[in-house]
Amino acid sequence: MSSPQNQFLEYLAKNKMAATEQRRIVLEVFLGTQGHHSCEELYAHVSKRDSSISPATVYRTIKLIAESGIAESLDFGDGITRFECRHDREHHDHLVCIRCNRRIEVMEDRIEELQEKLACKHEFEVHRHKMILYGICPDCRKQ
Amino acid sequence: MSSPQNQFLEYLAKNKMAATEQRRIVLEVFLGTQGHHSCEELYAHVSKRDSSISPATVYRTIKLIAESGIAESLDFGDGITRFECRHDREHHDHLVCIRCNRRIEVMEDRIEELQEKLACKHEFEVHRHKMILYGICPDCRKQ
DNA sequence: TTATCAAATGAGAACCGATGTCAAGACATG
DNA sequence: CATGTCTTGACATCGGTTCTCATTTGATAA
Repeated sequence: MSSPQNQFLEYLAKNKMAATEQRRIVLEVFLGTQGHHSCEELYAHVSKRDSSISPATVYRTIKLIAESGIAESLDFGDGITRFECRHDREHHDHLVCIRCNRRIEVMEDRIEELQEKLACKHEFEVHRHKMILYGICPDCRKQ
Repeated sequence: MSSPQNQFLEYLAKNKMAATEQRRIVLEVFLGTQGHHSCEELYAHVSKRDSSISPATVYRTIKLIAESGIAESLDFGDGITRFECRHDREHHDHLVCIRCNRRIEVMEDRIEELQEKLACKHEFEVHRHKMILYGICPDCRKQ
């Protein structure tokens, strides 16, 4: 599999979109982060690298990065869309602590299988899914 | 189990909140609906019964109804919060068609069990969860 | 009942993440 | 290079939801 940079360039070329300096910078900054980040956070990081890049461009570009398959958008239900890197990573779901907001990534193949079966039973063709378990994390339970 | 009306009144009393005419009407209207409804839709129905009730009151009241355990808030990721009746109903998850927006309710005990186990493994105390499968429904697949 | 006061309401402003608009500037192709 | 389209930055706008605050209402005590 090619590097995320090349994957993005290929996506842009395929859709006849320009490989601008701003898009390169936003992608680099995004790849340099870990975990789940909002556009606002991403914009803060991008600004450090090039303060002339506008928030709108960050919003526009991260969407492209998601469409190209490099990022995945996440919705934890607090009204903020976050993005995480998908490149060379397994699919996973999330546990979210409703006290401290900590988010843990989890994976359970048997759940994925059952989801597929469930959809099949209803003749649904699943494109993606979202599973979030909200609760209290170990640290907060001790308090 | 008491009626939802009484359950709501008990909830209000316990929290030293007034049982106003507006709250009674919003609850009645909500109980008279089926499926998943946004505050805007609910407000439209409420208005027919009493046009002097404001949107803000509907927003405020449906939140109380959810906190009292009678309603559950749903987030399908389109920026609109919807509510469905929880009173005397089993928990269920949703299949959402990304073409026609049709939403199907589904239930799979084994997934619920696995979710519980998964949380347990991470010492998480789960309060609620959200599982939505996005895809194409049977009708849209035929087209 | 009536008086009292905290709580709830209606109206409309404010909020905020996100998107739209548009003139100016940058990129790819010939 | 020159051309024409795409992209950008700046800023306005959007839409669901929440906030503010003066007015009204409900719950409690007298």
